[in-house]
Amino acid sequence: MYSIDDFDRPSVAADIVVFGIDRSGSDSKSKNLELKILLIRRGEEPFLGRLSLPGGFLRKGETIGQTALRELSEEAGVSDPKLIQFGVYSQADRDPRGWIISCAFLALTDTVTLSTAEDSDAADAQWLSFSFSGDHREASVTIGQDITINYRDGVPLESPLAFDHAQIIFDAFLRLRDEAVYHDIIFDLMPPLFAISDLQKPFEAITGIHTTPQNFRKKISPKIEETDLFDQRMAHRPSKLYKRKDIVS
Amino acid sequence: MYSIDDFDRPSVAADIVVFGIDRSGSDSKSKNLELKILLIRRGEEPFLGRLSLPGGFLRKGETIGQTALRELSEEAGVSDPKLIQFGVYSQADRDPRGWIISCAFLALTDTVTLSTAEDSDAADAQWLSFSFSGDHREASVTIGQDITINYRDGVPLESPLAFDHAQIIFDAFLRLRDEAVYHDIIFDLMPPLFAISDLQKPFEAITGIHTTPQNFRKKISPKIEETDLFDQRMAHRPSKLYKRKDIVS
DNA sequence: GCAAAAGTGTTTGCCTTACACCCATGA
DNA sequence: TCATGGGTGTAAGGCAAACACTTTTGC
Repeated sequence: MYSIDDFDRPSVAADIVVFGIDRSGSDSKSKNLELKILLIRRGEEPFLGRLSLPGGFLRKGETIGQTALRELSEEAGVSDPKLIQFGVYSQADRDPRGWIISCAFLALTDTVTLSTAEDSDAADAQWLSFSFSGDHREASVTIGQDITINYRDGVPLESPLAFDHAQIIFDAFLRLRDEAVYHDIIFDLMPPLFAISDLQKPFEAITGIHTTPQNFRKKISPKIEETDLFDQRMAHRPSKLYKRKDIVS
Repeated sequence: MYSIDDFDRPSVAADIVVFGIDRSGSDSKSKNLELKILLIRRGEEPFLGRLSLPGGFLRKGETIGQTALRELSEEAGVSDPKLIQFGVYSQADRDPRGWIISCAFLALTDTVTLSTAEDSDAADAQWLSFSFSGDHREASVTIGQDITINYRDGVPLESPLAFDHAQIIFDAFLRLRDEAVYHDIIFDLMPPLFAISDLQKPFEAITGIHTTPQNFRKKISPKIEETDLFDQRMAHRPSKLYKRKDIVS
């Protein structure tokens, strides 16, 4: 019969790849609508000073999903994200501190504002622009102003980030793209009310699928409902605000 | 600084939901082409005598994927399956033996024959017919002759299987269906050479998408290459054997 | 008025669906 | 010869891409 002590046990962590859309404007007349990723500058060894994914250790009594939510709240002030578990990273040598396996999550949030700077835990968290190009064979990811990571067959050729996080981020983006193409996950990056045009730029950045605004409108129309509210203060005709349609049947 | 002993550590297991296609014939003139799932009759407590998923514990030095492959080989003689990690189950009370979390895998194999009965570890493994009906709101799964599990909003209403395996199987099938609809994973359930008609029945059983043989042929033609071999000994015109096309670009 | 983006409608072309028809084998 | 499934071709219909055109705001 199995005894709990028959096997060595690893530490188990959750690492979270958080994406959001920067909806702030460079001025009051425009919006950035850039895809952003949340990273944290490490304040301790190993990988002191490197950028890393938010994450932390599973505690007794919580599920690994609760670990992810707790760490996101503590480290970055992110609340109520959509969470998708997409991988487990368990290479024996992935963490120099010892035997630590990681459950990786994709998290989507509609707010990219960081909580107040006084929140010490979140002090080193930052939203950085994210872009992906290439295909599975040969791809590259650009993060913020300075970081570019090249991938060959899905494996990073260099790792400016901590641990195996360059790998995790790649896998996360492929999953995000899949979910955006096939499962309308784009809505989980949006606030409850949004303009149609605010959907399109993020959708294109994620999926690489480009179309005209008119045809994009037709494609998503069945999935949204209009409201009687408007997005004002733009230098052109105001756009109606829409919300996601509850039942797609 | 983190120390390996700062946190309690769970035992980590892999559980694998193995699907295969029964390609044996009731006689030499027909094929069953049924979707099957591999389950194991438990020989010990807890859940003695219940059916359960194959699986086992992560050992130091191996990845969780290697755990899955090793257990499949040991417990069921399944080799070289396609493996997809799709979930982590970590509810504190999911295993009466203690704190054990499970990484769940979907595994697809092209052979549903069990290894020799002398292989003692595999003695209680069995391939059972599997069928799914309903939608995400209200679904049911039938396994073998006797077992039916009903689900409401993706949660099992009753659990004739061990542990939370009824839940894991549900989630696995949804992932399988997704992969079949969007990513041609049907080919991972096939031997290297196959007839087109052998693809269709399994595809329909998994996806619920029905079409005529002629149109099915057209849909998958771009993804396969014909060979100069034939599937003989049927009571009708022999079918060409095809293989999967390497590059889809 | 002009620029710019919101929003509507129409035309075109492609791709899927339905189905008629022929082929090759075993019995 | 018949039954059965393998395999080819075509016509019809529906959906999506392209784009012309109108609307509504700020400047």
